[in-house]
Amino acid sequence: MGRRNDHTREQLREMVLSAAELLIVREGMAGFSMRKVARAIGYTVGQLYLLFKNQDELFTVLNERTADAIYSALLDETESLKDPVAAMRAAARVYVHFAQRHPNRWQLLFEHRLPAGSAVPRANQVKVQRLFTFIQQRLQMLLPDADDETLRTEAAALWSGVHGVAVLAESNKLNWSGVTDFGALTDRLIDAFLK
Amino acid sequence: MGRRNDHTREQLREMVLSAAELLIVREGMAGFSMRKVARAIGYTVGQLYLLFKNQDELFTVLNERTADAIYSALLDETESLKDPVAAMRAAARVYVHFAQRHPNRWQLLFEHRLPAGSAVPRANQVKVQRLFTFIQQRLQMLLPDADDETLRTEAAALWSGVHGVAVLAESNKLNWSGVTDFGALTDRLIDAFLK
DNA sequence: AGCTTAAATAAACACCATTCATTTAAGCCT
DNA sequence: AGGCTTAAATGAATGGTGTTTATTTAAGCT
Repeated sequence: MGRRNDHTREQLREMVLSAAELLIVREGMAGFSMRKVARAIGYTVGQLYLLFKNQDELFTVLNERTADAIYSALLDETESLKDPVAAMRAAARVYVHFAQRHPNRWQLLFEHRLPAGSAVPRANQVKVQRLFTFIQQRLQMLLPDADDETLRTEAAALWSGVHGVAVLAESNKLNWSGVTDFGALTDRLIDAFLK
Repeated sequence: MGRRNDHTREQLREMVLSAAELLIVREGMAGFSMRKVARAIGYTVGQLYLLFKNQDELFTVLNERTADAIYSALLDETESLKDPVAAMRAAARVYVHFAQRHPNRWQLLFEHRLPAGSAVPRANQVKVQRLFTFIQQRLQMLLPDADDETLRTEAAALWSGVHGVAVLAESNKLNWSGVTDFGALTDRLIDAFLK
C-alpha cells in the first residue's frame, strides 16, 4: 500500500494509544513491542514513528493518561465528602485500589525511566503532583495555622507512605506474612498522622 | 578456544556476578546485556548459560546480594542502639540512604519482575522480609501487650511508609516541590506511629 | 600417544527499536 | 480527463537483544 487516508493523523495517534494501552494492560512492559502495536492497528512499524518520536514518547503520553485516570477516580470518590479526613481516607484507598486493579499501567507510570539526560515533561510531572497536592490541601484544612514548610513535610511523609502501601499492594515484592487488607494500612497511616 | 580451565565453575559464577553487578551499577537495567557481561569477563555469551539458567536467574542472585547488603548496612548502623525507637529511626534512614546511593541495584531488586508463572524464590523473599521483621521486633519491644495481628498491621503500615519514602528518594517520579530531607520524612513517619 | 570428557565457542534463531529510500494514491491545477 | 505535487505508508535494512546447540578444543587419565 501507500497513501490511504483512512484516518486523520489525530485518529491514528488515538488508535495507536489505545492499542498500546490495551497491550500494556494485557502483557505489561515486558510483553510490549512497537511491532505488536502496529500489527494491532493494521499498519507497519514505520508509521508509528511518524506519529510518535519513539517508544519513550509513546509511553510518556500513556503515562499522562494513567495519571489522569487516577486523578479523576480520586475526584469521583471524594467530591461528595466535605470532611477532609474522610476525603484523605478515600483518596488513599482509591490510589491503592488503582495500583491493585491496574498493576501494568501503574508500573509503566512509576517504573518506566527515560534514557539518562532526557527529563520527564512538565505536563507529566504536574499530573502526578496533583495527587499530592490534593492531600496537602485537605491537610491545610485540618491545620490552618501550620506554616508552609511543615505542611509540605507532613503531606510528603503521609503521601509517600500511601504510595509505599500502593507499591506493596501491587507487587508482592514486600510480601510479608498475611497482610491483605491494604485499606486498613492506609487508614492506619492517616490516623497516625492525625494523632 | 575450547576448554581452558582457567577458573573453577564457582570462580566463574563469581566473575559473572561481579561483572553483572558492576554493569548494573554503571548502566542500570536498561543498559544491561548478557553479551556485555560476557565481554567484560572475556568469555562468550554461551558460557553464561552454562553457569546460569537465564538472565532472570542471574538477576535473582544479584537481588539476593542486594537484599543482603541492605540488611547488613542496617545491622551495622543499629547494633549499638539499645533504644528501639532510635534503632527504628536509624533503620529507616539506612534503607532510604541505600536507595539513594544505589538506585540501580535498588531498582533491580524492587522493579524487576519474573515472567508470569515463575515465583520469586523463597530465599529472596526471606531476605527482603528480614528488613520488615527487624521493625516488627522493635515495635514489639515498645508495645509488649499488643496482639500479633495489630503488631503486624502496625509494622506493615510503618515499613511500607518507609519504603514509599525510599521510592520517592530514589526516583524523582514523585518530585513534589522542594522536599529534599528524606531523613526528616522517615522520622516524621516513625513519630506519627509512636503517637 | 590415544581416548574420554568437560569447557568453551561460534553460529544460528527469532525477536527488538529505529531509520529512510521508495512506492503509492489523494487532491489540486490545467 | 490527465498530469503534477505531495503527504501517507511501506518494506527493507541496521545493529542490537536473549537463548540454544552442534561443534571444536584441550585437560587429564590410561
